[in-house]
Amino acid sequence: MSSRLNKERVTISDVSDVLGMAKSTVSRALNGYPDISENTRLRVQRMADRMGYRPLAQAQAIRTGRVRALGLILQLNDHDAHRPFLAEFLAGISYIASSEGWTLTVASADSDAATLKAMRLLVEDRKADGFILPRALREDPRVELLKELNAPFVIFGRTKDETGCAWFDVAGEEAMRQAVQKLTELGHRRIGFVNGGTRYNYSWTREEGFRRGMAEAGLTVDPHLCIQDAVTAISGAAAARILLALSDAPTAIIYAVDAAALGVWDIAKEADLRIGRDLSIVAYDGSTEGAAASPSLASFAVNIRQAGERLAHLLIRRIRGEDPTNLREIEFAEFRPGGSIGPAPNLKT
Amino acid sequence: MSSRLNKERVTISDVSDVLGMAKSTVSRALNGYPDISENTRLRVQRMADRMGYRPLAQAQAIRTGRVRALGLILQLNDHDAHRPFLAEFLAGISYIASSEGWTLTVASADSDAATLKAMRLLVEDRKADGFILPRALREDPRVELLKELNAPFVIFGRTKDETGCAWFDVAGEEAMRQAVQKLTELGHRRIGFVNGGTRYNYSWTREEGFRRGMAEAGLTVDPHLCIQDAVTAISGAAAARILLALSDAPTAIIYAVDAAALGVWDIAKEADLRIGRDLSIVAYDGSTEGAAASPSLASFAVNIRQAGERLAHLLIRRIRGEDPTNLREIEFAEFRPGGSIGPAPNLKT
DNA sequence: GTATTTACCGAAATCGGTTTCGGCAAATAA
DNA sequence: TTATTTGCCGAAACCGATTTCGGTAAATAC
Repeated sequence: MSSRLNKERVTISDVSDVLGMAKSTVSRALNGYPDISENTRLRVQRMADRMGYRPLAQAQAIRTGRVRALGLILQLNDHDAHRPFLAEFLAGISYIASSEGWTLTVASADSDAATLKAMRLLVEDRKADGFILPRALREDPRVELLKELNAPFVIFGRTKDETGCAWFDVAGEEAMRQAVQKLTELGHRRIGFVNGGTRYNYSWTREEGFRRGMAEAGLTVDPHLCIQDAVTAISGAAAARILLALSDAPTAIIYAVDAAALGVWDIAKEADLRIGRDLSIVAYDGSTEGAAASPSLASFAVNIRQAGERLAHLLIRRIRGEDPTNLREIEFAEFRPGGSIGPAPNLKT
Repeated sequence: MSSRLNKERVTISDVSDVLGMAKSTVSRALNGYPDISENTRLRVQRMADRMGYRPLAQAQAIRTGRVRALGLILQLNDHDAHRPFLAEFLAGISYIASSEGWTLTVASADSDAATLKAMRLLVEDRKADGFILPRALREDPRVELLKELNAPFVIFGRTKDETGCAWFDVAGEEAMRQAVQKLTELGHRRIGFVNGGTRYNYSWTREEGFRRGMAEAGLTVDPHLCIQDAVTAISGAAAARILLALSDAPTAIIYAVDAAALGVWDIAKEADLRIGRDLSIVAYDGSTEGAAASPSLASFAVNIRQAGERLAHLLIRRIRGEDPTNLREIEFAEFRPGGSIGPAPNLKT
């Protein structure tokens, strides 16, 4: 009867046979077609459950085009500040995916172009029904492509143009605003800001938050104290060196990225500065490296696992056809205190 | 003619129509059946290439049971020493996978049992044709399950019983042997060994290498200088504390795991020991944290990306039916010097 | 020259589902 | 009461492949 392939597995025909119905009826009952009476729908549903029937995704796919798989492309040429978080991110995504009966298809690429090609392939070969797009760029070519391919997606982060986009993001602007607030409450008035890569959208929102915070504190932003594109310890250190060489150097620096902020620790050693006393540092990410540094880096921690979970949820709903404008969520970063901040030096007589 | 689903995609019927043949002929020609003449095989092959025909994996799958997908389960309750390497590992796997027209299906689990369940699900739902098993345990329940399910797999690392197993591993035994050699050449005679978790097979091979190295140097292994199950900075520090409290403390310690070795840095600060002068440390993994420490940690670096690539290759061949005994490869770790080793203290008058 | 292989290929069944189409019975409209 | 709609379901086509089965033509055996 059933081939060697099909050991144990119960098929839709098994169900329809037991019920004495046509398998088309079973299919429509399970898929909620309106021309099935509530009565038989229940009967079918129960029997299917009882028999442990699970439709085979790829058998459905050759008709429906959908395999219940989420797609994720890892782009590795980017700065690797987030690599340590990858495990948690994947855990979040795949946890939700599997609890909904979906799977996660992962591919990797080493350039923007390769990412686009990989996505196109996964769509054409129906290995993924939609994509989670990590690290939103301010203007993101992935979004263009997926719109063109008519493939669902959810962005981790926001883009400049949000039309047609579903997303989940962490409010970096609010974190940076609070960072300024915390520092000004400690007496700091000259506050530097070292931003991340300008191609990423988060840099724009975090800078906006920094500016808002400064405005709320009645401070004006000195352009000399703002530096862009620091995402590694090297570039973060370089930025610190520039800021500290100024005639009226800042007493505190806010970094948009933990990894960059950690570059200051080397500089401090060189310049014989005590971090947290002579110079305060606040950053963003909540990395374990920051927590392990001494003094520990005060930072706004992001729950990456939760982000993965939310994104998976949103993408599944998007694939099921929900309107993207209803699929937007924002979460807040949690301040994690650290020894890297302290009162402004001039206050300590 | 073709449905809306099937925009652009060229199917086997398209090819057979153009050639004026039956699609069964095209199928057999492309799959190398013996009852197709070399002539028509070539004709079909060329036309298929010219038309850009790519068989739809899940359409094949409902007949063949295979979707050209590699499976990987991430188990997150384990010590996270390897998490930073995950990105590279995935990159290696998916690079080879996609260049062979395969994809990677990732799931996660938080316990051994959950891992087994996840694997079973992926096999039953045909979301993966085989698995890469990271972090080989000495006796690995995943191997039992997969043999029972008759599902192909490749192990990253070895297990106690290798029958029926394909694997790729890095020769930790050779690295540890060399570690001893390097230290004895620097005059060290009392050498401690702090091993990783005993459930992992690598701990056994690395200890074996340590013992071999000691034997080759004509030294006997003092059981008091061997400590097991240190895979984190905390437990690594605890081990160091024990060893350094001995009446004749070792002048050098070999760690089986970088992450554990880094625990020594804290201890050294406490005890006012200069690492690389008063106490030499060598470890294994080649982590970035080790390289970033000061002094930097001498370590045997593993090329994780390459490991991913090799494993993907091996698994694909395994799924295609090759004998597992022909699918075993070993690679060597590369020594990365660091300031954490130096001459034995008693030599420096 | 006929009978029997052999090589090669087409037709059709199959995999596990979805979706279209049509038909019957009951309910409503006329 | 008859005509028409509506609700519900079965039969069959279909999705894109693989695989089985059988048949024709050429090659070999007799």
